[in-house]
Amino acid sequence: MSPTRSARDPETPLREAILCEARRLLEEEGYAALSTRRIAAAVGCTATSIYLHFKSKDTLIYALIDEGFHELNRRVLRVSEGADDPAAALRAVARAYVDFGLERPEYYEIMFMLRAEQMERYPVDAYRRARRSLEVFAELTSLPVREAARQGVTVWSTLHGLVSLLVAQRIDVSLDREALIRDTIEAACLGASTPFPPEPSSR
Amino acid sequence: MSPTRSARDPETPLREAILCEARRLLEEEGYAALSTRRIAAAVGCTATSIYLHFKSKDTLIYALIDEGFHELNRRVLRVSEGADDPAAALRAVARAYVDFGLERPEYYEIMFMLRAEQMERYPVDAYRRARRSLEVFAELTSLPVREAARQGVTVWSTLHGLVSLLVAQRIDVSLDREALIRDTIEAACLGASTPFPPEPSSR
DNA sequence: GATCTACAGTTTACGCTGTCAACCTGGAAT
DNA sequence: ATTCCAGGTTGACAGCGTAAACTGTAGATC
Repeated sequence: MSPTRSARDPETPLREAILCEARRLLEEEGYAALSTRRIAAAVGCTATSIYLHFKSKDTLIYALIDEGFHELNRRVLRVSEGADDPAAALRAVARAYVDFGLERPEYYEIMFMLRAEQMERYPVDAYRRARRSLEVFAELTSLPVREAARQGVTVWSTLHGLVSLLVAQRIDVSLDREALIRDTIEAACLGASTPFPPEPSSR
Repeated sequence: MSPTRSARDPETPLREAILCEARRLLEEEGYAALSTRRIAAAVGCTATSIYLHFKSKDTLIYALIDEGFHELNRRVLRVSEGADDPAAALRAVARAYVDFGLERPEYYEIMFMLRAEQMERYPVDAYRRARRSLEVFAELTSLPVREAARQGVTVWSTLHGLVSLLVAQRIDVSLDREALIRDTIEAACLGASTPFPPEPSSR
């Protein structure tokens, strides 16, 4: 039986080759090196051919972002399942998040560090779905649902701050990197376990 | 007496006009809109004339980054001096930092969110000098010097995580923004006041 | 006063970018 | 046999940073 591929089948060979080369370029030479012409030259087609398979360059990057989230989700869910108690799980998840960012800085950059102008057309719900693993930060706090969402974001943003400053090389290299990571993870987890941050009485 | 201006005098009128227009473009249309040709068109010179006053486009941006740090330093040092005790000062400084980022997102972006490839030629010590206000995070922790530096960075990175995610519009808008800011500042300050994070005994 | 020099600006050009419109081409469906 | 069309190509456009060569002008020197 012939493979009844529709025209929109995302598994078209050229499409796959383009994605593959884009991935290689991102990983080996960074986001700045990702140009349609470079990709085209490497896969042996013209730059405009890319637009037969991706609506725009941004759309192509979104595909890479999705791949990044797949890996992040995989890592995070794995360690969160293997942990004994919620506190240990939160610590492990935090570590997995940081490790992902440091081991895959180029993915981390396009996933979390690009300004929104360029992201605008990324379908919001798709992004929410992609970021699924970020929700475990909320789930692992010991708080009622409403506060948990906020607390989860607080934990996430703490870790993101560390990772993005490291990735962007803004942190003094003379500092003990591993200790810094440990401290920050501790700080993030500490915040998540203090049930009710004192609300400012009135103001 | 004629103003004995050397050729390298940074106060040359065109140079000032270029900087002024660059500032306007950054503030009103964002970093992406900053192009030598647009600046040149607005000030009535050619794009290449900019290179008579700035070594490169990056150098021009560094000048804007310096301006951003001037304002951040001003804000931070002001509130840190007006506070009663170190704990209150830390809280106030944290708030000032966050407010700066949210009120001046375009400056915040070029100061802290640009990847390092483009920053490489920014003289390291100049950057360190510019970031002077970040050191108050370390000074306001109740720790011996060695740990203080690390703890200061931890506080900073926590705040930076929040600000950069807000600036990049990565945070669910349904969350109570003000509460999130409060939570994160609390978490950052809490971390700074717990003297000795338990070192992992051995490993 | 004529000449040299230094500087501030321009013109032109190069190679790069994302993307669009028009064209071509081989194979399947009618 | 003819038509249709998905999937490619060519060529172009407007924009980018920036290097090289040129021009005009003000000041100092002979």
